[in-house]
Order: sequence, then structure tokens, then C-alpha cells
Amino acid sequence: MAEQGLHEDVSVKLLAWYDAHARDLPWRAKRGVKPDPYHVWLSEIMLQQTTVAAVKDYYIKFLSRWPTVSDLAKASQEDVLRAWAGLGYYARARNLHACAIKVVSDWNGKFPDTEEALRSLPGIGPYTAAAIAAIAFDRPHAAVDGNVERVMARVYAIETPLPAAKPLIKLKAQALVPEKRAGDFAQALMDLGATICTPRSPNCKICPWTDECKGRALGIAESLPRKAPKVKIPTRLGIAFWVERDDGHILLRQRPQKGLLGGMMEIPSTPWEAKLPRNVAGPFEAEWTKLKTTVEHTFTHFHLQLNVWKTTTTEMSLPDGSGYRWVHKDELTHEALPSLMRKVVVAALADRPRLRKAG
DNA sequence: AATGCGGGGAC
DNA sequence: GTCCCAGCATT
Repeated sequence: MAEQGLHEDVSVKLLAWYDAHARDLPWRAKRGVKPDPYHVWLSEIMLQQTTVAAVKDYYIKFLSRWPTVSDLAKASQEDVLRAWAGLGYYARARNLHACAIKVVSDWNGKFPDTEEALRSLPGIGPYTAAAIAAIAFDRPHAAVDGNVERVMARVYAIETPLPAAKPLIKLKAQALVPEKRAGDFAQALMDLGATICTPRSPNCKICPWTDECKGRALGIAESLPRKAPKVKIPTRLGIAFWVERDDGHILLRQRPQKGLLGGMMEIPSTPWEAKLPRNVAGPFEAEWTKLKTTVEHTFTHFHLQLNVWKTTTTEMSLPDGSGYRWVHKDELTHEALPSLMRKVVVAALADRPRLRKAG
């Protein structure tokens, strides 16, 4: 059919471009070498809503420390969270560990090679299942991520806003998937979106699809895909309590497994609300000194302004409640502290009494 | 279909 | 400051 022929032609063009311009990324198998499903999976989980630049070092660190999925399954969740600290979306790390355990127990340590079976594993959704099936096993699935949504919306001039346009975009992308080299095609499409068909100022002049792009023909490519307007996010306030023992240990607490920063460590704090609590209650009675610095951090759905109160103690026991630990100052870098909490650490350590100069 | 869930780089 | 990134789980 003519329509089918057109699709093949378009796919061939993209693959030819990919052969000449593919990015060299740590998780990408070399030409002619079979990809390792573990490598593909690990990179895909890390890359969810996360830029290539942010992922690279974490990917190398994880692979070096846990060379196989069995090694990762044997690790403790605590060690996995420590290694993941700073990368964000910590449910990914918890699901990563759970998935590794399941692959070992249910699949004899080998990742399943179908989209359906992959989809049943924790942390693997529609996109990631299709991506692994295509990239690791060369199955003809369309892996539709943010890049592909943008490229499809432009090539086909889809003016329906996201997320309503997703079903149509998925159909359009699936229709382009070649029977052979589906994995290369998936990666080519993402490379195209990341390097040429960028959100702002797409470089249409060097795009392999510039001739057939309807969005470009209509002069609306850069304005696509359309999206619902964003609502602005509120600000929340809180107080973090920096408790330093006279031997240099700092009081930490593990957060609950579910919810924001789930399973990660924190400097104990008040709840984070629109207003500070009327009666501030620290981990225990003490004389507190308020730091001048306010730690600011922005999460997905709120800004946080965190004041830091300091105190010192000779108390060796832990406060009432679960999850508390004493950790020495010099060991904090090894803890599962998310970026916000590392800001608190930096602020607290910077606010030391100055040594008075002699003379 | 909406919402919760991090962090950082590019502009 | 805004936008958005190789999205998923839950409701």
C-alpha cells in the first residue's frame, strides 16, 4: 500500500540519520553488539523524567557497584537509596530494588522479553516496557516518551493539547515502527527529539524529516505540542532541627516509606505547612539557636522555606519515636540524604562560630 | 483524568 | 523566574 510505503520511507530516513549521528551514551550498546537487558532497564528507570546529563554518573556508579541484576537484588534497600540520593523521584529506587528481586525470584535472573511481562514488574509502565522490549529485544514497539510526543505532534501537526492527544500520538508512532531495528528506531526518535526537534528553537534545517513535517509546513512546529496551562505552586514553611552531640554526631531520622522523599533520611523537622506551627516542638527540650540562612527548595508541587534551629547536647539516647539515628558529621555524605537535606547540612555546617583571629 | 512525586540544566 | 526532561503509581 502507498501509505505503508510512505511510513517505511520515513523510518528508513530516520535510521540513516541515526547511523550517522547517534549519540555515544554509556548505556547504549555498540553497533552489532547485543544490548544487555539489565543495562537497558537500569538506564530507562534512571532516565524517567530525568536528563541524560543528570543520569550518566549515577548509571556508571550503579553498574560498577552492582554489575548484574542478581547483585542488585542482593543489596539492601538502604544501600540502593544511598546510591540513588540526589537523583530524585525516590519511588524509582524502591521499585528498582523490588524489580531486581522479582526478576531473580520469578524470572531466574533474566528479564522477560515481552512488553506484557515487563509491564507487570514494579516501576515499569507503558513507556519503559515498550522501550525495553524494543531496545533490548528488538520487538516492534513504539516507546512514546516526551520527546516522541513532541516529534509526533509536530510531524503530524497535532493541535489537540496533551494529554488528550496521547492515544493518537501513540498510534502515529506505532505506525512508523519498522519490523527490523525497532530498538534503533526507538533510540533514533528520542535522539531526534533531544538534539534537533527540541522544545524551543528546533533545528528544522538539518532535520531528516523536515520535508514531511506538517507542523513545519504550517509554520506551527515550535508551538507544538500544546499543553494545558500550569497552575502556580504554593509555598510551605517548616523548621529543621540540627542536633549536634558533643562527639560530632548529628541526629537523623528516616522518613516513612510512602510519600515525599519516601524511605530517605532527613534532618528532623516540623511538618511543612502553609504556616509555621503555633507551638514548635523539637525532638527534645533544648536551647535553640536559629540560623540566619533559610534553606529554599522547590519540589514538584510546592516551594519550601526551611528555617534551621541548632542545639548541642550530651544526650546519647535517641528521642522517642521510630527511625532516629546518630550519624557522625563526616559520614553524612554517605547517607541517603536527598538534595534538600544536603542543603540543610551545608547551611548548618557553614554556620559555625568563627575562630577569632589573634592580635 | 488528576494528582503526587525531585532535581537540575537551559533559557 | 519558566520549561521540561527516555514516566509511574495511585486514586
